[in-house]
Amino acid sequence: MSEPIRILLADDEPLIRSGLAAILSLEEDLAVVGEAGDGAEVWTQVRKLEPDVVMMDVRMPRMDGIEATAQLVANTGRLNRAPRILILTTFESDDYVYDALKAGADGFLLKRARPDELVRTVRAVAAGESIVFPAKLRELVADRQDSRQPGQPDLVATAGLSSRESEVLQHLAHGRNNQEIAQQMFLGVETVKSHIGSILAKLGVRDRTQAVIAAYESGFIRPGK
Amino acid sequence: MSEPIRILLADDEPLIRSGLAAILSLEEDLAVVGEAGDGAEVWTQVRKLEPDVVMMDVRMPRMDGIEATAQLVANTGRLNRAPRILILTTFESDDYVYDALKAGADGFLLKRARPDELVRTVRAVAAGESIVFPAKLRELVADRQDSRQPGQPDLVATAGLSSRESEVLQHLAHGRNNQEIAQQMFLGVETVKSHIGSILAKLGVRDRTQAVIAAYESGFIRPGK
DNA sequence: GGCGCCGTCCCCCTTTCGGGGGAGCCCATC
DNA sequence: GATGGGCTCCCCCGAAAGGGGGACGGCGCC
Repeated sequence: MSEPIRILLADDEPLIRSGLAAILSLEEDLAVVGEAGDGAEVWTQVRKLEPDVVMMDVRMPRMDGIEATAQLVANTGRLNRAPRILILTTFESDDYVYDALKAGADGFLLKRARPDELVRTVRAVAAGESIVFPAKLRELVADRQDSRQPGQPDLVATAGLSSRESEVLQHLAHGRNNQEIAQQMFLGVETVKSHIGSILAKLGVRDRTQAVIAAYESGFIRPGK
Repeated sequence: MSEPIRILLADDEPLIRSGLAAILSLEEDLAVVGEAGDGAEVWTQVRKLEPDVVMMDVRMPRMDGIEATAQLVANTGRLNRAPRILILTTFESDDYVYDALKAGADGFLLKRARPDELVRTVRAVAAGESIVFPAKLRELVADRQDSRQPGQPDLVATAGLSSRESEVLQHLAHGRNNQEIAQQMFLGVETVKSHIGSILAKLGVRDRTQAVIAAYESGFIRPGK
């Protein structure tokens, strides 16, 4: 392994920063090189540290994560390398996913995500993958309503959802219950429950309703289809 | 010309229905496939017949055209194709128009319109055009976010929801369970359940997840807030 | 070959939901 | 003053959901 991935953490809550740092530092290939307490500090820190990944909360005093993202994107020309931007959200209170993506974020992450998910996402973003939804993929996802081709791999990497899982999520977003999903997918109810369990875990949510909300908020599905 | 445009008529006055049916049936490319005598019948008929266009009066017994529209929009996910909704009205009363658009109607028609106008409008709506107001206005209409004032009457007429009910729906849309809603609204869990029961009935949906979907699809809430 | 992930299905268990009643209070409209 | 709706709460009950565990074949990767 050559160089570790350099990470800048921005969150107004020191406890959160510490927690994230603790989790991230357990990985050899990840290094937290700096922290910022609000959005306004982000740019100065980025210019100084030139991190690979900036991980920041949407809600921060003085300048929120969206503005800070826009500011970063606007100023990438002044940097040697443009950092990748990962937005942290709690999703219940702040659903700025759309705006964040529009501003130029490369991915977003629920604060409740499991450590392994967190780490995986950071690596993926650093590697250039747009985890959550690059504008293009988002449309693809919205468009491929009837992708019932069994052979088709279905690239959706929403939040690390497998293809089967995102299929189930589609059904959830249509308001179907486990039995209906099972019938339509030709599966046992137990299997559906199993998939849903994985979905809930990966999305970091508690129940199917929250999963559907997450699907809407992330752009996985959109009103009016 | 391949398939005719399938039309469902909803009006409490049989004479009006017959009149409309007579006019519409003169056209080869239009077919009246069913009728409903009030708003409550609309959804069941739509589910059964899956028409291309639903033409309904604003004023109907049991459930008016606005509510019926909202119910339809709320449930489009359960259909193969979402029907287009055309509202019939006697006057150009602004508030109806406003409410109907908010509920998700696609066009308007005055009952005193000439037959050719009538037919033209049906074709246009079926073709996906938003006759009366462009789709954009619909989004503008949906712009009533901050209804956090307890005293505020809250204009939301989404589906005939009372103010308390739409409050609860807001909570649902945030992924909260009954207990959490009860705590935050200072109510007993039973009361919350009672409200939710009413919400489900009025929206014509089965469970909270479908209610949340309805909220998104009707514009009651929107991604990114 | 082993490891890990995926996909399928099974068990048991508790909690949550939602439907069915009903009741009392307030306030409007008729 | 009756009727109706909204809001509050109560009961019981069955169904659905979700967490926990485990099992097994397949596939890809090292």
